[in-house]
Amino acid sequence: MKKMLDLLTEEMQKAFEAAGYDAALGKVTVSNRPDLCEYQCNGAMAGAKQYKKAPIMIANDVAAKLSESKVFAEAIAVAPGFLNLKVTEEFLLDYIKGMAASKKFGVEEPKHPKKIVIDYGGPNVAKALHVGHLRSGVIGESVKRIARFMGHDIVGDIHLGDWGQPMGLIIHELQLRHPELPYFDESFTGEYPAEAPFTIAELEEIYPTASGKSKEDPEYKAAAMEDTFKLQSGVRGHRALWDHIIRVSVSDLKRNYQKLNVEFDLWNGESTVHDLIPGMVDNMKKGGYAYISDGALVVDVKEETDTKEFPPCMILKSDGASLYNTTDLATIQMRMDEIHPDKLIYLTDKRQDLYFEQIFRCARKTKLVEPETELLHIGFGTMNGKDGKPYKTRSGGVPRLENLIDEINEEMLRKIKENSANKGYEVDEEQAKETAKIVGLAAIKYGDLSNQPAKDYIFDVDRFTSFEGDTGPYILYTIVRIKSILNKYKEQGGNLDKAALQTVQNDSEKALVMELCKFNATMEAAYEESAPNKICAYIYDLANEFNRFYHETPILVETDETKKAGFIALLVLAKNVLETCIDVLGFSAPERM
RNA sequence: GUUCUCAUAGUUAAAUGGAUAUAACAAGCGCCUCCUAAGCGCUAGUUGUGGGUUCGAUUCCCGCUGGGAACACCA
Repeated sequence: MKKMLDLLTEEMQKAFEAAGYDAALGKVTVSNRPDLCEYQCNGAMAGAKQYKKAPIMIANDVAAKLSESKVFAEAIAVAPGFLNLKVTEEFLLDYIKGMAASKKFGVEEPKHPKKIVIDYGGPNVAKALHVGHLRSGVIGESVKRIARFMGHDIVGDIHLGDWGQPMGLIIHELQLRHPELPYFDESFTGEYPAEAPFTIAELEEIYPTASGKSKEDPEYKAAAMEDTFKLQSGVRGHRALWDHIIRVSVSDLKRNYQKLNVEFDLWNGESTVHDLIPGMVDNMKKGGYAYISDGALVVDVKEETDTKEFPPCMILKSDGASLYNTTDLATIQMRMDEIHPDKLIYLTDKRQDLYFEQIFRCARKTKLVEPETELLHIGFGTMNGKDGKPYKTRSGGVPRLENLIDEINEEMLRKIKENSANKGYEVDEEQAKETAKIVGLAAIKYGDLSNQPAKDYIFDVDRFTSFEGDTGPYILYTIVRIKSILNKYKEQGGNLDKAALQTVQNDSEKALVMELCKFNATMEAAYEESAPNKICAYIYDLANEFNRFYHETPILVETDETKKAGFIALLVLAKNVLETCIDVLGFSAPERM
C-alpha cells in the first residue's frame, strides 16, 4: 500500500497541475494545527516567487480545483497561503480497511531486498556484561528487527572479543593457580578433560585480577604475552583451555542476552578471522596500499576533500602483532566472501566515530568491499546516571547488567503488588514475578530506545518504571486494556472480524484511525534513519489516541451490533499494530498487569 | 592545539524550513453506580548568545560562550 501522505500528495499535485502550477509544489504534510485541519500543504507559499503571485492567490486557485475531490472533503486557502485540508470519510475508511487486510499493515515488500550484516553486542568473553553493553544490544536488536520487518535479509553477528591479550592473561593466571592441569604439560598427548577447570564466576574474577597484576609486574605481563602468542600459534593445551573459556563464557552470555530478548544469528568473534589475517595483510602490501610508518604497517586513508588531518589506518603494530583494526578489516573480508552483503552496520559507542571512518575508508581503498557496498556506523551516546555522568554503582564501579535488570524487576514487582493491594485483589506470586520481568524489560528498553541513539541519556529507574507518562509500562498497559476488552467480547460470543470496520463515529475515533494510518510511513522512516525512537514516539501517540477513544466510547455496552463489531475491528487493528511495534523494539506485552 | 558533537519549560525529552515550539515528570484543579484510574480532561511555564541565508529558522551557514568526545601501536 502507498503511504497515506503520498496518496494525498498525488491528489494535491493533480490540483496544482490543473491550476497551471508546478506539480512539485503539491506536497502534503500532517497538520501542525489540528484545531484547523487534518493535513496541510504549504506549496503555494513556496511557489509565490516563481509565479510572481501572492501565495493566497495560488492557494485559492488550487483549492478551487479540489472542490470535486473524492479524497479531500475540505480544502481551504488561508492567509498567507496555507491550504488546510480534511479528508473524506470514504477515503479514510477505504485506507484503514486496506491496512487491516494487509499482511504487514500497509508496508510493502521491497523491490530489491537487501542483504545486511549487523554487528552489535560486542561483549568480551570472560567478562561480565555491564551497563555499557546495554545500548549496543538493545538498539542493535531493534535496528535488526525493523530491517527484517521491512523485508530485508539481515544477519546479526555478536562479534565477540575472544582473541587478544585478555586471553593470554587468563591462561597465565590459570597456570599460576593450577600448574598441575594437563593443559600446561607440553608432553601430554592424551584427551583433555571435557569439564572446564573453572566456573563462570571464577572466570569473571580471574580477568580483572590478572589485568591488575600485569600492570604492576612486567614479568607477569611478558609471560601473559607469551601465552597469548602460544594460543595464537596453536599450542594444543592453550587451544583446549581457550575452548573451555569460550564455552563457559558463551553459555553465560546466551543466558544474559536471552533475558534481554536479544538474539544473535552468528556468534563469531575476533578469533574467527585469525587465519585470514596473513593473506589480507599480504594483499594490502601487494596492492601497494600498506607501507611502514614508525615501524607499524599502515594504510593512508586521507582524501583530497579533507580539510583536517586524517590519521592513517594501522594494520599491524610495530611488533608485527595484529590489533582491533586488523580483525575488524579481516571480518569485513570474511563477511563479503561468505555472506555477500549489500550493507554492513556497526553499533558501538559514538567515541569510535573516527575509528570507523578510518576502517571504512581503508576497506574501500583496499577493495575489501564493492564500491556500492553501504557501510554504516551507528554511534550511540552514553548512558548516564541522574547526576548526568556515566552510570556507576554506589561504590563507583561499573554496574553489571544483570544487577541493573534485577533492580528494575524488583521495582516492577513492588509496584505490581502495591497496585493489586490498592485495588484489593490477590496476585499469585509467581505470576507477578513473570509479569514484572516482562514489564521491567519494556521499561528498560523503551527508556533507552525512545531517545535518539546518538544522544547521551539519563537512565532513571524511577522514571522508566513509572506507571505514568511516556514509558514502556504505559504502552503495555494500553495493550493489556485492549486485550481485556477483546477477551470479554469473545466471552460474550462475539467474533473478531477484521473486515467489520465502519465509518468513523466521533472525533476520538477518527483521530485513532488517522494515527493508525501513519504506520507504514513511520516504520519506513525508522528503517531508513535507523531510528527506533521514531517507533517509540509513534506508539506513544497511538496509545494516547486509543486511551482517549476508550475513555469517550463505551464499546461492549454498544447495542448496535454492527457498530460494536466496527469498534472491535478497530481495536483488533490497534492491538496488532501496537504489538508489531513493540516486537520490533524487542519487547512484549503480558496478558494482564 | 586541531577536529567532531551537543545546547529547547524547574527536570527529562520531541519537532521532513512553515501558522500559536510538542509531550512527559514535578505543581495546581476536576473525573470511577461505566470495558483495568498504570487512565482521561483542564491550568501555568521553554528555543544559550551575536550575525547571515529565506516570504518564513529550534531546524541551514558563520562567529562567540558553555558541556561532552576523538586525535595511530587499547578495544
